[in-house]
Amino acid sequence: MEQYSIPKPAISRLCLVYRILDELIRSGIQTVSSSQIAERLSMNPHNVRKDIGYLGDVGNLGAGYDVEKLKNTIAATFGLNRQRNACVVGLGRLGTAILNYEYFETYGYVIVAGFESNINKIETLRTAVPLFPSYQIADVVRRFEIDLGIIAVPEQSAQKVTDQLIKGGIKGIVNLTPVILKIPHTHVFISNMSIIGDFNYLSALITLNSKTIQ
Amino acid sequence: MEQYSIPKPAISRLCLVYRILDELIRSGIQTVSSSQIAERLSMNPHNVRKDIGYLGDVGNLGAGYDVEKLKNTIAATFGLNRQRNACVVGLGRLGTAILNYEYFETYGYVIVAGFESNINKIETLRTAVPLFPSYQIADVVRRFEIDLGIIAVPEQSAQKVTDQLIKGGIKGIVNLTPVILKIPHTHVFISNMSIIGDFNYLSALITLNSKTIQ
DNA sequence: AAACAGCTGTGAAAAAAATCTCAGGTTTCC
DNA sequence: GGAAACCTGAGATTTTTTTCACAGCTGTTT
Repeated sequence: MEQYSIPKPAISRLCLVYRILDELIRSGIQTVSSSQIAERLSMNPHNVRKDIGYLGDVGNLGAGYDVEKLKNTIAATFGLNRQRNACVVGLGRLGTAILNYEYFETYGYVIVAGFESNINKIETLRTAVPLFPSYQIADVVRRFEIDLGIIAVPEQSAQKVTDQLIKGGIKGIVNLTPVILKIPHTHVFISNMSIIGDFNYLSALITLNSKTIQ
Repeated sequence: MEQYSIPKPAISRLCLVYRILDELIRSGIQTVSSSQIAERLSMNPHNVRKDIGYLGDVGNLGAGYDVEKLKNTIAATFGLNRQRNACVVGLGRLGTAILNYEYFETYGYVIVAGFESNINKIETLRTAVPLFPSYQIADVVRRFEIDLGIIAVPEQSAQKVTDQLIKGGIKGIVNLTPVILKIPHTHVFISNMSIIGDFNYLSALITLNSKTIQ
Protein backbone atom coordinates (compact mmCIF):
# COMPACT_ATOMS: atom_id res chain seq x y z
CA MET A 1 0.00 0.00 0.00
CA GLU A 2 3.08 2.25 0.02
CA GLN A 3 1.70 4.68 2.53
CA TYR A 4 4.87 6.67 3.06
CA SER A 5 5.93 9.10 0.42
CA ILE A 6 9.01 9.40 -1.75
CA PRO A 7 11.52 12.05 -0.61
CA LYS A 8 11.77 14.98 -3.01
CA PRO A 9 15.49 14.56 -3.64
CA ALA A 10 14.73 10.98 -4.63
CA ILE A 11 12.01 12.15 -7.00
CA SER A 12 14.32 14.48 -8.84
CA ARG A 13 17.04 11.83 -9.07
CA LEU A 14 14.54 9.34 -10.42
CA CYS A 15 13.62 11.85 -13.11
CA LEU A 16 17.25 11.76 -14.17
CA VAL A 17 17.25 7.97 -14.07
CA TYR A 18 14.16 8.05 -16.28
CA ARG A 19 16.06 10.13 -18.78
CA ILE A 20 19.03 7.75 -18.75
CA LEU A 21 16.74 4.79 -19.34
CA ASP A 22 15.42 6.51 -22.43
CA GLU A 23 18.95 6.78 -23.77
CA LEU A 24 19.60 3.11 -22.97
CA ILE A 25 16.46 2.01 -24.78
CA ARG A 26 17.51 3.97 -27.83
CA SER A 27 20.88 2.20 -27.81
CA GLY A 28 19.10 -1.15 -27.57
CA ILE A 29 20.31 -2.04 -24.08
CA GLN A 30 17.87 -4.23 -22.16
CA THR A 31 19.39 -4.63 -18.71
CA VAL A 32 21.16 -2.20 -16.42
CA SER A 33 22.63 -2.42 -12.93
CA SER A 34 22.48 0.11 -10.13
CA SER A 35 26.20 0.77 -10.42
CA GLN A 36 25.96 1.51 -14.12
CA ILE A 37 23.22 4.03 -13.47
CA ALA A 38 25.19 5.43 -10.55
CA GLU A 39 28.28 5.96 -12.63
CA ARG A 40 26.33 7.71 -15.35
CA LEU A 41 24.75 10.11 -12.84
CA SER A 42 27.78 10.44 -10.61
CA MET A 43 25.99 9.18 -7.58
CA ASN A 44 26.53 6.07 -5.54
CA PRO A 45 24.93 2.69 -6.25
CA HIS A 46 23.37 2.37 -2.79
CA ASN A 47 21.47 5.54 -3.33
CA VAL A 48 20.29 4.43 -6.75
CA ARG A 49 18.95 1.19 -5.30
CA LYS A 50 17.26 2.94 -2.41
CA ASP A 51 15.61 5.42 -4.76
CA ILE A 52 14.39 2.66 -7.04
CA GLY A 53 13.24 0.82 -3.95
CA TYR A 54 10.66 3.53 -3.31
CA LEU A 55 8.92 2.42 -6.49
CA GLY A 56 8.18 -1.04 -5.11
CA ASP A 57 9.56 -4.26 -6.51
CA VAL A 58 11.05 -3.73 -9.91
CA GLY A 59 14.50 -5.30 -9.96
CA ASN A 60 15.42 -8.84 -10.75
CA LEU A 61 17.00 -9.94 -7.53
CA GLY A 62 20.59 -10.70 -8.36
CA ALA A 63 20.38 -9.66 -11.98
CA GLY A 64 20.02 -5.93 -12.51
CA TYR A 65 17.00 -4.05 -13.76
CA ASP A 66 15.02 -4.57 -16.92
CA VAL A 67 15.37 -1.19 -18.61
CA GLU A 68 11.93 -1.13 -20.17
CA LYS A 69 10.20 -2.31 -17.02
CA LEU A 70 12.00 0.18 -14.80
CA LYS A 71 11.17 3.00 -17.17
CA ASN A 72 7.51 2.02 -17.21
CA THR A 73 7.39 1.81 -13.46
CA ILE A 74 8.80 5.29 -13.05
CA ALA A 75 6.40 6.57 -15.70
CA ALA A 76 3.43 4.98 -13.96
CA THR A 77 4.42 6.24 -10.51
CA PHE A 78 5.15 9.76 -11.71
CA GLY A 79 2.28 10.04 -14.18
CA LEU A 80 4.63 10.36 -17.15
CA ASN A 81 2.74 7.85 -19.26
CA ARG A 82 -0.09 10.18 -20.09
CA GLN A 83 -0.26 13.42 -22.06
CA ARG A 84 -0.56 16.73 -20.28
CA ASN A 85 -1.70 20.02 -21.73
CA ALA A 86 0.54 23.01 -21.25
CA CYS A 87 0.61 26.70 -22.16
CA VAL A 88 3.10 29.52 -22.62
CA VAL A 89 2.41 32.94 -21.14
CA GLY A 90 4.27 35.84 -22.71
CA LEU A 91 5.26 35.72 -26.36
CA GLY A 92 8.41 37.77 -26.51
CA ARG A 93 11.54 36.26 -28.03
CA LEU A 94 11.86 33.64 -25.30
CA GLY A 95 8.18 32.75 -25.23
CA THR A 96 7.91 32.27 -28.98
CA ALA A 97 11.12 30.25 -29.05
CA ILE A 98 9.55 27.87 -26.54
CA LEU A 99 6.23 27.84 -28.34
CA ASN A 100 8.04 26.62 -31.44
CA TYR A 101 10.09 23.95 -29.70
CA GLU A 102 9.21 20.79 -31.59
CA TYR A 103 9.92 18.10 -29.04
CA PHE A 104 7.33 18.66 -26.34
CA GLU A 105 5.04 16.01 -27.80
CA THR A 106 7.85 13.49 -27.93
CA TYR A 107 7.91 13.69 -24.17
CA GLY A 108 4.15 13.69 -23.70
CA TYR A 109 3.40 17.39 -23.38
CA VAL A 110 1.14 19.34 -25.72
CA ILE A 111 1.25 23.11 -25.87
CA VAL A 112 -2.39 23.99 -26.44
CA ALA A 113 -2.33 27.75 -25.91
CA GLY A 114 -0.13 30.84 -25.95
CA PHE A 115 -0.98 34.05 -24.11
CA GLU A 116 0.15 37.59 -24.75
CA SER A 117 -1.13 40.94 -23.48
CA ASN A 118 -0.17 42.85 -26.60
CA ILE A 119 -3.05 42.26 -29.01
CA ASN A 120 -1.06 43.40 -32.04
CA LYS A 121 1.47 40.67 -31.42
CA ILE A 122 -1.25 38.05 -31.28
CA GLU A 123 -2.43 39.08 -34.71
CA THR A 124 0.97 39.19 -36.36
CA LEU A 125 2.46 35.99 -34.92
CA ARG A 126 2.08 32.91 -37.10
CA THR A 127 2.02 29.74 -35.03
CA ALA A 128 0.40 26.35 -35.03
CA VAL A 129 -0.75 26.94 -31.44
CA PRO A 130 -3.89 29.05 -30.82
CA LEU A 131 -3.12 32.38 -29.16
CA PHE A 132 -5.20 34.32 -26.66
CA PRO A 133 -5.08 37.70 -24.96
CA SER A 134 -3.78 37.50 -21.39
CA TYR A 135 -7.04 38.48 -19.77
CA GLN A 136 -8.46 35.15 -20.88
CA ILE A 137 -5.83 33.07 -19.06
CA ALA A 138 -7.99 31.74 -16.23
CA ASP A 139 -10.81 30.96 -18.59
CA VAL A 140 -8.77 29.16 -21.24
CA VAL A 141 -6.74 27.21 -18.68
CA ARG A 142 -9.93 25.85 -17.22
CA ARG A 143 -11.64 25.15 -20.54
CA PHE A 144 -8.66 23.40 -22.12
CA GLU A 145 -7.77 21.53 -18.94
CA ILE A 146 -4.24 22.86 -18.91
CA ASP A 147 -2.06 21.33 -16.19
CA LEU A 148 1.22 23.15 -16.76
CA GLY A 149 2.15 26.74 -17.50
CA ILE A 150 5.38 28.38 -18.59
CA ILE A 151 5.83 32.00 -17.54
CA ALA A 152 7.95 34.05 -19.94
CA VAL A 153 6.62 37.54 -19.34
CA PRO A 154 8.50 40.67 -18.21
CA GLU A 155 9.28 40.70 -14.48
CA GLN A 156 6.59 43.20 -13.57
CA SER A 157 3.78 41.02 -14.96
CA ALA A 158 4.96 37.72 -13.51
CA GLN A 159 2.89 37.77 -10.34
CA LYS A 160 -0.25 38.90 -12.14
CA VAL A 161 -0.24 36.10 -14.71
CA THR A 162 0.62 33.59 -11.98
CA ASP A 163 -2.50 34.59 -10.09
CA GLN A 164 -4.56 34.10 -13.24
CA LEU A 165 -3.06 30.69 -13.97
CA ILE A 166 -3.84 29.58 -10.45
CA LYS A 167 -7.35 30.97 -10.71
CA GLY A 168 -7.79 28.78 -13.78
CA GLY A 169 -6.76 25.73 -11.75
CA ILE A 170 -3.27 25.15 -13.09
CA LYS A 171 -1.31 22.42 -11.31
CA GLY A 172 2.29 23.28 -12.07
CA ILE A 173 4.24 26.34 -13.17
CA VAL A 174 7.66 26.76 -14.70
CA ASN A 175 8.71 30.28 -13.85
CA LEU A 176 11.33 31.61 -16.25
CA THR A 177 11.57 35.03 -14.62
CA PRO A 178 13.86 35.81 -11.69
CA VAL A 179 10.82 36.98 -9.71
CA ILE A 180 9.95 34.96 -6.62
CA LEU A 181 6.28 34.24 -6.94
CA LYS A 182 3.81 34.46 -4.09
CA ILE A 183 1.77 31.30 -4.03
CA PRO A 184 -1.34 30.78 -1.90
CA HIS A 185 -1.25 27.48 -0.04
CA THR A 186 -3.16 25.82 -2.82
CA HIS A 187 -1.57 22.74 -4.27
CA VAL A 188 0.29 24.36 -7.11
CA PHE A 189 3.88 23.39 -7.67
CA ILE A 190 6.43 25.87 -8.89
CA SER A 191 9.73 25.31 -10.56
CA ASN A 192 11.92 28.38 -10.69
CA MET A 193 14.12 28.34 -13.69
CA SER A 194 15.81 31.62 -14.38
CA ILE A 195 19.22 31.82 -15.91
CA ILE A 196 20.11 34.73 -13.64
CA GLY A 197 19.13 32.67 -10.62
CA ASP A 198 21.19 29.74 -11.79
CA PHE A 199 24.12 31.97 -12.63
CA ASN A 200 24.04 33.26 -9.06
CA TYR A 201 23.91 29.75 -7.67
CA LEU A 202 26.81 28.65 -9.87
CA SER A 203 28.79 31.74 -8.87
CA ALA A 204 28.25 30.81 -5.25
CA LEU A 205 29.50 27.27 -5.79
CA ILE A 206 32.49 28.50 -7.76
CA THR A 207 33.38 31.11 -5.17
CA LEU A 208 32.94 28.90 -2.10
CA ASN A 209 34.80 26.10 -3.81
CA SER A 210 37.81 28.24 -4.63
CA LYS A 211 37.87 29.45 -1.02
CA THR A 212 38.03 25.95 0.44
CA ILE A 213 40.67 24.83 -2.04
CA GLN A 214 43.05 27.49 -0.77
CA MET B 1 37.88 31.45 9.89
CA GLU B 2 34.63 29.67 8.98
CA GLN B 3 36.27 26.42 8.11
CA TYR B 4 33.12 24.39 7.64
CA SER B 5 31.18 24.88 4.48
CA ILE B 6 27.65 26.03 3.76
CA PRO B 7 25.19 23.22 2.91
CA LYS B 8 24.01 23.33 -0.69
CA PRO B 9 20.32 23.64 0.20
CA ALA B 10 21.25 26.68 2.29
CA ILE B 11 23.17 28.17 -0.63
CA SER B 12 20.22 27.95 -2.94
CA ARG B 13 17.87 29.38 -0.35
CA LEU B 14 20.25 32.25 0.29
CA CYS B 15 20.20 33.00 -3.43
CA LEU B 16 16.44 33.46 -3.10
CA VAL B 17 16.94 35.65 -0.04
CA TYR B 18 19.37 37.72 -2.09
CA ARG B 19 16.70 38.23 -4.68
CA ILE B 20 14.13 39.28 -2.06
CA LEU B 21 16.56 41.80 -0.59
CA ASP B 22 16.87 43.37 -4.00
CA GLU B 23 13.13 43.85 -4.13
CA LEU B 24 13.14 45.34 -0.63
CA ILE B 25 15.87 47.80 -1.52
CA ARG B 26 13.88 48.92 -4.54
CA SER B 27 10.88 49.58 -2.30
CA GLY B 28 13.07 51.57 0.06
CA ILE B 29 12.84 49.20 3.02
CA GLN B 30 15.91 49.26 5.26
CA THR B 31 15.32 46.59 7.85
CA VAL B 32 13.87 43.12 7.63
CA SER B 33 13.28 40.30 10.11
CA SER B 34 13.78 36.59 9.64
CA SER B 35 10.06 35.99 9.85
CA GLN B 36 9.32 38.51 7.14
CA ILE B 37 11.81 36.81 4.84
CA ALA B 38 10.43 33.43 5.85
CA GLU B 39 6.89 34.41 5.02
CA ARG B 40 7.91 35.72 1.62
CA LEU B 41 9.74 32.50 0.77
CA SER B 42 7.29 30.17 2.47
CA MET B 43 9.89 28.72 4.76
CA ASN B 44 10.21 28.91 8.50
CA PRO B 45 12.03 31.69 10.37
CA HIS B 46 14.40 29.35 12.21
CA ASN B 47 15.69 28.05 8.96
CA VAL B 48 16.16 31.55 7.61
CA ARG B 49 18.21 32.51 10.66
CA LYS B 50 20.29 29.36 10.48
CA ASP B 51 21.02 29.96 6.81
CA ILE B 52 22.02 33.56 7.44
CA GLY B 53 24.07 32.35 10.36
CA TYR B 54 26.38 30.53 7.95
CA LEU B 55 27.44 33.92 6.63
CA GLY B 56 28.89 34.98 9.98
CA ASP B 57 27.61 37.81 12.11
CA VAL B 58 25.32 40.05 10.14
CA GLY B 59 22.16 40.62 12.16
CA ASN B 60 21.52 43.25 14.77
CA LEU B 61 20.86 41.16 17.82
CA GLY B 62 17.27 41.78 18.74
CA ALA B 63 16.52 44.10 15.86
CA GLY B 64 16.32 42.34 12.51
CA TYR B 65 18.72 42.60 9.61
CA ASP B 66 19.94 45.65 7.79
CA VAL B 67 18.78 44.95 4.24
CA GLU B 68 21.73 46.56 2.49
CA LYS B 69 24.29 44.97 4.78
CA LEU B 70 22.77 41.51 4.47
CA LYS B 71 22.67 41.79 0.71
CA ASN B 72 26.30 42.86 0.59
CA THR B 73 27.34 40.01 2.85
CA ILE B 74 25.64 37.44 0.64
CA ALA B 75 27.17 39.07 -2.42
CA ALA B 76 30.63 39.00 -0.91
CA THR B 77 30.35 35.39 0.27
CA PHE B 78 28.94 34.16 -3.02
CA GLY B 79 31.07 36.30 -5.32
CA LEU B 80 28.07 38.17 -6.68
CA ASN B 81 29.69 41.56 -6.31
CA ARG B 82 31.93 41.16 -9.31
CA GLN B 83 31.24 40.80 -13.02
CA ARG B 84 31.55 37.43 -14.71
CA ASN B 85 31.90 36.74 -18.39
CA ALA B 86 29.49 34.29 -19.96
CA CYS B 87 28.75 32.81 -23.37
CA VAL B 88 25.91 31.19 -25.25
CA VAL B 89 26.51 28.05 -27.30
CA GLY B 90 23.99 27.32 -30.03
CA LEU B 91 22.18 30.17 -31.75
CA GLY B 92 18.86 28.68 -32.71
CA ARG B 93 15.68 30.40 -31.62
CA LEU B 94 16.33 29.78 -27.93
CA GLY B 95 20.01 30.72 -28.05
CA THR B 96 19.42 33.99 -29.87
CA ALA B 97 16.56 34.88 -27.54
CA ILE B 98 18.97 34.50 -24.62
CA LEU B 99 21.74 36.35 -26.40
CA ASN B 100 19.40 39.31 -26.75
CA TYR B 101 18.17 39.29 -23.18
CA GLU B 102 18.95 42.78 -21.93
CA TYR B 103 19.19 42.28 -18.21
CA PHE B 104 22.28 40.14 -17.75
CA GLU B 105 24.45 43.16 -17.03
CA THR B 106 22.01 44.43 -14.43
CA TYR B 107 22.83 41.31 -12.47
CA GLY B 108 26.57 41.39 -13.10
CA TYR B 109 26.90 39.02 -16.03
CA VAL B 110 28.29 39.97 -19.42
CA ILE B 111 27.70 37.81 -22.46
CA VAL B 112 30.96 38.18 -24.34
CA ALA B 113 30.57 35.50 -27.02
CA GLY B 114 28.08 33.43 -28.95
CA PHE B 115 28.94 30.14 -30.67
CA GLU B 116 27.27 28.39 -33.57
CA SER B 117 28.39 25.54 -35.79
CA ASN B 118 26.48 26.73 -38.84
CA ILE B 119 28.76 29.34 -40.43
CA ASN B 120 25.96 30.82 -42.54
CA LYS B 121 24.02 31.66 -39.43
CA ILE B 122 26.99 33.46 -37.93
CA GLU B 123 27.17 35.69 -40.96
CA THR B 124 23.49 36.52 -41.16
CA LEU B 125 22.80 37.12 -37.46
CA ARG B 126 23.03 40.74 -36.32
CA THR B 127 23.97 40.98 -32.68
CA ALA B 128 25.95 43.22 -30.37
CA VAL B 129 27.85 40.18 -29.10
CA PRO B 130 30.75 38.80 -31.17
CA LEU B 131 30.00 35.40 -32.70
CA PHE B 132 32.36 32.50 -33.34
CA PRO B 133 32.23 29.11 -35.02
CA SER B 134 31.86 26.26 -32.53
CA TYR B 135 35.28 24.77 -33.20
CA GLN B 136 36.79 27.82 -31.52
CA ILE B 137 34.95 27.30 -28.23
CA ALA B 138 37.86 26.14 -26.08
CA ASP B 139 40.10 28.81 -27.48
CA VAL B 140 37.73 31.73 -27.06
CA VAL B 141 36.61 30.64 -23.57
CA ARG B 142 40.22 30.69 -22.45
CA ARG B 143 41.15 33.94 -24.17
CA PHE B 144 38.11 35.88 -22.97
CA GLU B 145 38.24 34.38 -19.48
CA ILE B 146 34.69 33.13 -19.67
CA ASP B 147 33.41 31.63 -16.40
CA LEU B 148 29.90 30.60 -17.37
CA GLY B 149 28.39 28.92 -20.42
CA ILE B 150 24.82 28.40 -21.55
CA ILE B 151 24.20 25.35 -23.72
CA ALA B 152 21.32 25.77 -26.17
CA VAL B 153 22.33 23.35 -28.91
CA PRO B 154 20.39 20.37 -30.30
CA GLU B 155 20.55 17.30 -28.04
CA GLN B 156 23.04 15.42 -30.15
CA SER B 157 25.69 18.15 -29.88
CA ALA B 158 25.30 18.84 -26.18
CA GLN B 159 28.05 16.55 -24.93
CA LYS B 160 30.51 17.67 -27.61
CA VAL B 161 30.22 21.38 -26.83
CA THR B 162 30.36 20.62 -23.10
CA ASP B 163 33.69 18.90 -23.57
CA GLN B 164 34.98 21.93 -25.45
CA LEU B 165 33.78 24.37 -22.80
CA ILE B 166 35.52 22.35 -20.13
CA LYS B 167 38.65 22.14 -22.22
CA GLY B 168 38.62 25.94 -22.31
CA GLY B 169 38.48 26.04 -18.52
CA ILE B 170 34.86 27.03 -17.98
CA LYS B 171 33.72 27.02 -14.35
CA GLY B 172 29.97 26.68 -14.58
CA ILE B 173 27.47 25.47 -17.16
CA VAL B 174 23.75 26.02 -17.53
CA ASN B 175 22.51 23.10 -19.59
CA LEU B 176 19.26 23.89 -21.35
CA THR B 177 19.00 20.53 -23.09
CA PRO B 178 17.40 17.47 -21.50
CA VAL B 179 20.66 15.57 -22.04
CA ILE B 180 22.48 14.45 -18.92
CA LEU B 181 26.03 15.56 -19.41
CA LYS B 182 29.06 13.47 -18.58
CA ILE B 183 31.42 15.56 -16.52
CA PRO B 184 34.99 14.59 -15.67
CA HIS B 185 35.77 15.08 -11.99
CA THR B 186 37.13 18.51 -12.73
CA HIS B 187 35.62 21.30 -10.71
CA VAL B 188 32.95 22.34 -13.14
CA PHE B 189 29.48 22.94 -11.81
CA ILE B 190 26.42 22.09 -13.86
CA SER B 191 22.93 23.36 -13.57
CA ASN B 192 20.41 21.36 -15.55
CA MET B 193 17.58 23.50 -16.66
CA SER B 194 15.40 21.87 -19.25
CA ILE B 195 11.71 22.54 -19.47
CA ILE B 196 11.05 18.91 -20.26
CA GLY B 197 12.97 17.86 -17.16
CA ASP B 198 11.05 20.30 -15.00
CA PHE B 199 7.76 19.26 -16.55
CA ASN B 200 8.53 15.69 -15.58
CA TYR B 201 9.41 16.70 -12.04
CA LEU B 202 6.23 18.75 -11.72
CA SER B 203 4.19 15.86 -13.14
CA ALA B 204 5.69 13.62 -10.50
CA LEU B 205 4.77 16.02 -7.70
CA ILE B 206 1.27 16.47 -9.07
CA THR B 207 0.73 12.74 -9.46
CA LEU B 208 2.15 11.70 -6.09
CA ASN B 209 0.29 14.51 -4.40
CA SER B 210 -3.06 13.52 -5.83
CA LYS B 211 -2.42 9.93 -4.77
CA THR B 212 -1.81 10.84 -1.13
CA ILE B 213 -4.83 13.15 -1.02
CA GLN B 214 -7.16 10.27 -1.88
C1' DA C 1 27.56 -29.21 -10.64
C1' DA C 2 30.07 -26.26 -7.89
C1' DA C 3 32.39 -22.15 -7.22
C1' DC C 4 32.67 -17.40 -8.21
C1' DA C 5 31.52 -12.81 -9.50
C1' DG C 6 28.00 -9.75 -9.60
C1' DC C 7 23.52 -8.34 -8.52
C1' DT C 8 19.20 -6.52 -5.58
C1' DG C 9 16.66 -5.31 -1.39
C1' DT C 10 16.47 -4.25 3.31
C1' DG C 11 17.38 -3.08 7.93
C1' DA C 12 20.93 -0.68 10.60
C1' DA C 13 24.17 3.12 11.14
C1' DA C 14 25.86 7.51 10.07
C1' DA C 15 25.51 12.02 8.38
C1' DA C 16 23.08 16.02 7.17
C1' DA C 17 19.46 19.16 7.55
C1' DA C 18 15.43 21.15 9.57
C1' DT C 19 13.14 22.41 13.66
C1' DC C 20 12.66 23.75 18.33
C1' DT C 21 13.98 26.04 22.77
C1' DC C 22 15.77 29.50 25.11
C1' DA C 23 19.03 33.08 26.68
C1' DG C 24 19.77 37.43 25.88
C1' DG C 25 19.31 42.06 23.29
C1' DT C 26 16.14 46.16 21.10
C1' DT C 27 12.51 48.88 20.31
C1' DT C 28 8.10 50.85 21.31
C1' DC C 29 4.64 52.58 23.98
C1' DC C 30 2.72 53.88 27.97
C1' DG D 1 11.83 53.75 33.52
C1' DG D 2 9.39 49.52 33.05
C1' DA D 3 6.64 46.20 30.66
C1' DA D 4 5.40 44.04 26.51
C1' DA D 5 6.37 42.60 22.00
C1' DC D 6 9.62 41.38 19.02
C1' DC D 7 14.08 40.21 17.58
C1' DT D 8 18.75 37.29 16.78
C1' DG D 9 22.02 33.51 17.62
C1' DA D 10 23.27 29.20 19.18
C1' DG D 11 22.96 24.78 21.31
C1' DA D 12 19.92 20.70 21.67
C1' DT D 13 16.61 17.83 19.50
C1' DT D 14 14.18 15.73 16.00
C1' DT D 15 13.53 14.42 11.44
C1' DT D 16 15.11 13.34 7.00
C1' DT D 17 18.38 11.59 3.90
C1' DT D 18 22.41 9.17 2.69
C1' DT D 19 25.52 5.55 3.30
C1' DC D 20 26.77 1.08 4.71
C1' DA D 21 26.67 -4.03 5.59
C1' DC D 22 24.95 -8.14 4.53
C1' DA D 23 21.67 -11.89 3.37
C1' DG D 24 20.13 -14.09 -0.47
C1' DC D 25 19.44 -14.69 -5.54
C1' DT D 26 21.29 -15.24 -10.61
C1' DG D 27 24.17 -16.20 -14.37
C1' DT D 28 28.52 -17.79 -15.95
C1' DT D 29 32.59 -20.38 -16.19
C1' DT D 30 35.25 -24.26 -15.45
